[in-house]
Amino acid sequence: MKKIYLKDIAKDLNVSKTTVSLVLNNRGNENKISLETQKKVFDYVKKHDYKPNHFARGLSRGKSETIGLIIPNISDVFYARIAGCIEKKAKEFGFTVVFSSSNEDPEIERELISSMLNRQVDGLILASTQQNSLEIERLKNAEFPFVLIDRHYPNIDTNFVVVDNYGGVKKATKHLLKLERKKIAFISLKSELGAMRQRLLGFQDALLDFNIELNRDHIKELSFENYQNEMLQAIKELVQDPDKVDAIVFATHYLTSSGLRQLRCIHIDVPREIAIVSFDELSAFDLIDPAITAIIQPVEEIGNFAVEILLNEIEGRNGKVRIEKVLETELLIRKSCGSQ
Amino acid sequence: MKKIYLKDIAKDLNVSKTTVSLVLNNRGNENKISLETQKKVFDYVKKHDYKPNHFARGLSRGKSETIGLIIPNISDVFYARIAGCIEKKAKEFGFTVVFSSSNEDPEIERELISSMLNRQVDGLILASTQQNSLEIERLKNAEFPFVLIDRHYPNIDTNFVVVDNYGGVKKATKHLLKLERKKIAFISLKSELGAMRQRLLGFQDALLDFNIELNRDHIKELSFENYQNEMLQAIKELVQDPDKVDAIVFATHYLTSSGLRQLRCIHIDVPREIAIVSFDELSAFDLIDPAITAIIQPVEEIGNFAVEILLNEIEGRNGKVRIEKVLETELLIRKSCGSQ
DNA sequence: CTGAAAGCGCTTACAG
DNA sequence: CTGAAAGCGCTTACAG
Repeated sequence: MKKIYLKDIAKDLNVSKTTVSLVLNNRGNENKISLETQKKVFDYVKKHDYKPNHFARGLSRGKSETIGLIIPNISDVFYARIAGCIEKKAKEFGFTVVFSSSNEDPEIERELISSMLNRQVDGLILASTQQNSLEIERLKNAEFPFVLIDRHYPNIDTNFVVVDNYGGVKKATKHLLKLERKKIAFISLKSELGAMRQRLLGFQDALLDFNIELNRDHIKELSFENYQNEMLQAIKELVQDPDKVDAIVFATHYLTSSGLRQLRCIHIDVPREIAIVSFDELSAFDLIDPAITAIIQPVEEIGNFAVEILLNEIEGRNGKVRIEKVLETELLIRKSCGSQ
Repeated sequence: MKKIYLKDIAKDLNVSKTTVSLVLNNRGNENKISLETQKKVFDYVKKHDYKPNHFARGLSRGKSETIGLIIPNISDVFYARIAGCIEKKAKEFGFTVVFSSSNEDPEIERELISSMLNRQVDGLILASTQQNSLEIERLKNAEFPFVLIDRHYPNIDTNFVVVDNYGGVKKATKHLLKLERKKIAFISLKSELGAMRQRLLGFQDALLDFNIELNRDHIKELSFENYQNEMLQAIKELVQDPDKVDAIVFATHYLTSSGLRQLRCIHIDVPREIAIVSFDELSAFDLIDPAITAIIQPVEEIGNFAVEILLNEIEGRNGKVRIEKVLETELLIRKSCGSQ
């Protein structure tokens, strides 16, 4: 496994490094290098499994065929699936992806952006904490290629691929309303994330559309760090409320799981006493009794669009146009809302 | 966001690039650079948010503070969780991780290894397809730091962190046997993966220990690509078998989900008619009715050990010693096996 | 304590 | 068609 370098190839083949390099970068024809020489080079490279040193290449070209992916947390199934799609799609175009998790921490996110730039990634895909406007503005001003996914900055004009959170929850809430559930609660996270705001809005507007007055006590916002513990309290309050709720919309898949656990604990019959809907899916939701009605996000589309837009941007094919995608969710109706 | 380089700092501070570089690499004291100068440099760097060009640094040092992670599939929760742990642990030590998925394809895996080496990763963590002995031998002979996780090569002496697959399934099977289930089936993948072989062995030996004769028809090995469709057939056969089974051990979490779906389809009562155990956990397994008894893998430990061992190896702290970790699984008993 | 200079392994104008 | 040479932005012996 002796390392082999460009100069070795050149020497062995009696040509210059330039020639070898040109050939390997598929600029042989353009430089009128004889097909014979080209073949020699390619054969040699294949035989000895030569790969140019990535650092040297990157250093001299200022490019890396790498895209950076920054997400809140790779362990979360949702982001893991997106990462998988992005990786797959990127690979199709010969790009590698390096990922890092920000843990929803804006400080870490800033670090990561800077470190990725530093690693000379050609572009960035970012599921941002939404608390780094300055950085985003900078990237934009520097005309650095990037696309936001899952969360965007409404006040900054950028490429993004998000989901219609508002519409998704609205649709789901209306589904409940049509099933005669009138006292619907909404359990979400204490968070300024646009997605969370939008989901709440969707919830509220659905009620409005049905002329149902919003009961503030029926909106529970738990802390991200401690939602497991706060869930019990929240559920209890909802159940004991004089204006007893008959349905709950959960704003994320893990809130759904957690909430359902608590409902079970206190022996609430789902969906008879309380119907539930989950924003986002978990792979065993269909196996739970009752199977969970869920708002499904188009994970693959998010990943694929993000890569496509980014690569176009990198190659300058988007021009000055920003690409904004708002993808529709799908309401997958199962059993957890009961029926009429 | 104008780019700033070492030479800019040197010029602005009226020192040489050497000095700046030395200071930034924390070799200031060792080189007796005045604290004053050091402070100047650090302040400047902080203020201008300078980061050395990663490629240049890597090229001249031949190191990258990066570890490569190759796994079958980042979208699989199990590997996503491991990736999360590895990332977190690596970060503690100032290492970045770049990951890629092999899709269980040895060819792709080979590509990835080679491309990672090329990217000058300082070490590799590998959940291998187990079909690349040659590559592994090479890495070993080249004394390149790496550790295998989840799957290892029994015939090659390497660092590894795996789980006691044999023991895990044996324990689970015995649990069923003690609950008087005598006709136990095993549904696994058609695969040469050591982990799968070990799980099967564990199953067989548990039966042996209870003097129960193995019924070959009760072992179903589905193809990885098409298990969803083959599952229905397999389940039907098991149910219709004259020697009707009363329990099933599933070799992976997705087989469990898939199998349970089919059992439901044909209205089998779990656990009354058929008890089930899952190798590996899914986050909603406790919410399913009956909650699924599962063999739990110590995900965090796998990730943490892998990083620790690798970093020690990178810094040459392991000496010539191979570190082999076989971690115990835990049988999490829930409802899906019924009770006496 | 500090600086000039070589070197890491590529790519790429430029000259022939 | 091909080669010598500069340059990418660092690190690091070496000399002072």
